[in-house]
Amino acid sequence: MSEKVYNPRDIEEKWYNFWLEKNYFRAEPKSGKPSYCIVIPPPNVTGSLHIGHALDVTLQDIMTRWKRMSGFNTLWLPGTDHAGIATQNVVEKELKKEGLSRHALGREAFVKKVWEWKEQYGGRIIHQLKRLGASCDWSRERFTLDEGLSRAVKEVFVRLYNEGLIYRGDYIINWCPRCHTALSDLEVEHEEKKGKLYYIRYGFANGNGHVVVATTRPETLLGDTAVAVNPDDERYKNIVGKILKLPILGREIPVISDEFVDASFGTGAVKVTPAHDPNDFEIARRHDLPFVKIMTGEGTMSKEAGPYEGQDRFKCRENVLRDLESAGLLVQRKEHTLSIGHCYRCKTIIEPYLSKQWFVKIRPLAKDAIKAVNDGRIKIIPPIWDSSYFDWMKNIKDWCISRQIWWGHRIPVWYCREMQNATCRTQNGIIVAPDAPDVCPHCGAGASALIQDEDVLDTWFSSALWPFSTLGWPDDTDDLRTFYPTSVLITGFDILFFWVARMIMMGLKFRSEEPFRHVYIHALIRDAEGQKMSKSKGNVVDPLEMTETYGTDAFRFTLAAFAAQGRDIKFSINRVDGYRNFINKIWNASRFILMNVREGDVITPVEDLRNLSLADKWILSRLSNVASGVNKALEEYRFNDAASDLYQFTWHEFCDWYLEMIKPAFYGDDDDVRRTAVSTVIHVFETSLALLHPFIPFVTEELWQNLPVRNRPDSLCIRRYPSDTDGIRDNSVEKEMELVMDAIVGIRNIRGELNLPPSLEIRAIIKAQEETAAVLRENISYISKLAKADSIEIGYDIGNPEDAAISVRQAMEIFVPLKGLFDVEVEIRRLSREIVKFEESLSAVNKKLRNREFMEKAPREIVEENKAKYQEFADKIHALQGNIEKIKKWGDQNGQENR
RNA sequence: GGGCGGAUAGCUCAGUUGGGAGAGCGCGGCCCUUACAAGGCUGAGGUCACAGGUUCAAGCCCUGUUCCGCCUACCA
Repeated sequence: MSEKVYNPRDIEEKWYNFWLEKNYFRAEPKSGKPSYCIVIPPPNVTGSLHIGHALDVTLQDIMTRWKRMSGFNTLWLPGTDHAGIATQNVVEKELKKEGLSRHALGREAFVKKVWEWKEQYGGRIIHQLKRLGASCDWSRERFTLDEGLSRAVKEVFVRLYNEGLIYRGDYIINWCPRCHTALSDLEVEHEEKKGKLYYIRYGFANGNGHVVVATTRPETLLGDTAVAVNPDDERYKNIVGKILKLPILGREIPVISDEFVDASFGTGAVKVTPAHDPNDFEIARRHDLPFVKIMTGEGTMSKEAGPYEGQDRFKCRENVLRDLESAGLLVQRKEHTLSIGHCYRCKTIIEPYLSKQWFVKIRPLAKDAIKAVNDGRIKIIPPIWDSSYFDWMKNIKDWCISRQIWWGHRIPVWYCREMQNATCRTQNGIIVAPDAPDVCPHCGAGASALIQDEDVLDTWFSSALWPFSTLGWPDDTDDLRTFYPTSVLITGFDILFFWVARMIMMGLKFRSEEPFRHVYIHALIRDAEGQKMSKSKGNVVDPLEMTETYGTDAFRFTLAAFAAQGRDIKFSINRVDGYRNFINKIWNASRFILMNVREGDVITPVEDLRNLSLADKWILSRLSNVASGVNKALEEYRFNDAASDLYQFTWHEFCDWYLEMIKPAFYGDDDDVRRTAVSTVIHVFETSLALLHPFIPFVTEELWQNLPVRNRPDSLCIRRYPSDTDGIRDNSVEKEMELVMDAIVGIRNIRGELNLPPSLEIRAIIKAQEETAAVLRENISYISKLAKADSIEIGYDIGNPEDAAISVRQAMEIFVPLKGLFDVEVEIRRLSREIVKFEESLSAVNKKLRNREFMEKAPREIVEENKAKYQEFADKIHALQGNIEKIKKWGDQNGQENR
């Protein structure tokens, strides 16, 4: 006999290997079956699995397993992302430990080193996905730097360039002085901080008077090339065109007027630093001002900063302030909140920085992407995210795609140093081609004159192609034809813009078809206090630790149960605890069933069974209902509803009621009855395991394999997914069963309330209308067994004893005679409380019925319903009061006091 | 500055076209009943944030307020 407690450890590994050996996760490139495809959001190759991945992967696996079982040709395509900056940072850190740097190593050797690192550690996250039970087609695993995907990247770059959608130019970009690279706008995280607004006096060159400007970044005055005021600002009208002397450096700069300036902010005069601020950059272009770069790529001050050269940018700020102060030019410091950009990889404060970069002209691409969602060709679920998506798409700005790092897709651009003719010169010597050219296509200069661009592409540029590059594009492959567009993309909202939006743009552009039909956006997982999980806060929940402690199935079920749409998830360990118990419950249900199957028992298909008991028919009906509910919930991505339906059904209906109800059949003498129960319970349990399998694959496979069922596939993961036809839905059976259950609960109620131990045999008298009474009489053995009542009387015209506790139910009144076994006073108090409750309900209903408008305007069935309720409550109150009178009388006669 | 979401039992949260408020955990009571004490049975506990409005009827629809959270932005 198996253990009393489920032990996941060996079982999980055993079945995962079994599934892999049998190739169940392998998709067919061509198939008569309908296709179902999910591409995984590729985790960073440097990363290790965090709880967000675990949720993501669990939901994808549920969908994939469900569709696979439902007869689809299913592909869940896994892979990893090369994560340019993050990975390079990791390897650089390693080098530092050895006292090396990437520059010391040189580009080629460094990149080789990263590949080595990737080969050695990059598999970790993939391994972790397997631990979670992910049913990915591992034969199709991809990496964004694979040869094929790199070809896709080059192809896309070249085509976009040729269409004029990629350009190169000098602009202000977000620069991370620590990672030493440009970043896109999205890669900057803004944080509100309390800072200061400094008011600084700029004197006129002629020595007469001054202008005060306000700034949050005083050190940038070293790069000022003008002061701007609003053209309509009366205060400053007469100084436009005059020359100021820059504090400290003494350079002369003009006062200009520009619409951009907000007269109501600060002093209404703004210093203009074209090389270090995006707005100032625009102003400078309008007014043809010079650009002075006062900083280096390391975030230290350049030669242009004069006496501050070589200082760190923040140190320089202090020094500039001190010098202004001592020169009497610092007029005021004012509290001011401002938002500061930080690098999303290393949290360093971003520097707006003028440099030459590559950009994607994005608006033409965004236009189609907006349309695709507008037209419903792509459905975002939950639709609450539509507005964010549209908002971002409509205000989108060009995408800076060049990165000054070494790990990534090298930009497929070469520069001709010779530029031997006019054509070459008008092209600025730029050659864009998928592969290194032998000669300059413009002027014919030799290969030695051609130098490849040093930069690599934004990692998200390659991820944007993921849904088709992984399927073989730019080649026209079977996979591409079979699985593109993919079915659904499942991911968190944090990469909606980074990734989802860009995949839509690229998919539409290069495949002329949306990359996926649905986008399911799940919530972010926070800790139990609602804080974002982060290593620095130390509040991370490690998914692998969860699987170790509770088993993968329990953990997965928890995640699914938490995955309600549209709200953040506060993760609490004790929920996992609860679902671990659930898994254990299923385990023990299986033990119970198997221990009651006898050698030689033939499992008969349900449809061939005669003489099904009420309990059998009921559980089959419930099974049918739950199967239908789960399918519907999954269809709509309501994972939590599916999970809670299954939980409720399995534990409370199947285990608590059904298994208890068939015990008499199991232990009784009638073998026909016993075998009918055995066949039914196995059918229902087998079907339940199938329903549960996408959520908790390991334990279900284990238990399923142990069931004595013939003529079935080799694995639960390829069994047909149950539908409502697996049971026999019968509403009248469910109604009858409800009556029986209500009778049992009523008697248990009395037991519980009066603290009567189970060992005490009791008698019950049930008063009900004949229709109900007939049902109860027919099923009296269930009531007797489950309520532990050795004798039960059922009827309408039966006298109820004076010494009885009462439970008033929907369709019956139950009396339990208790000569002297209860405290009259306690029972009267209990009944009085009940009466109060019913009286409240009664008066609420009564209020409606006495309202003429309600009677006239409410739908007829609602009115009837309320009339019936009124009667019901009134009857209940009457019965309860009647019983109070009776036990009072009994108490008086028997010397028990009541006050 | 703009936008979005949340406020329901002690805790974490469901509540799908507006008709008698639910679950899990926790808590109280009774039970080691031969599948399971990671269990069984049973119970207590809620002016659904606040103020208005629409409606015969509001947790649900509308308006405003307060408090949280998030996204986004060229306020120097």
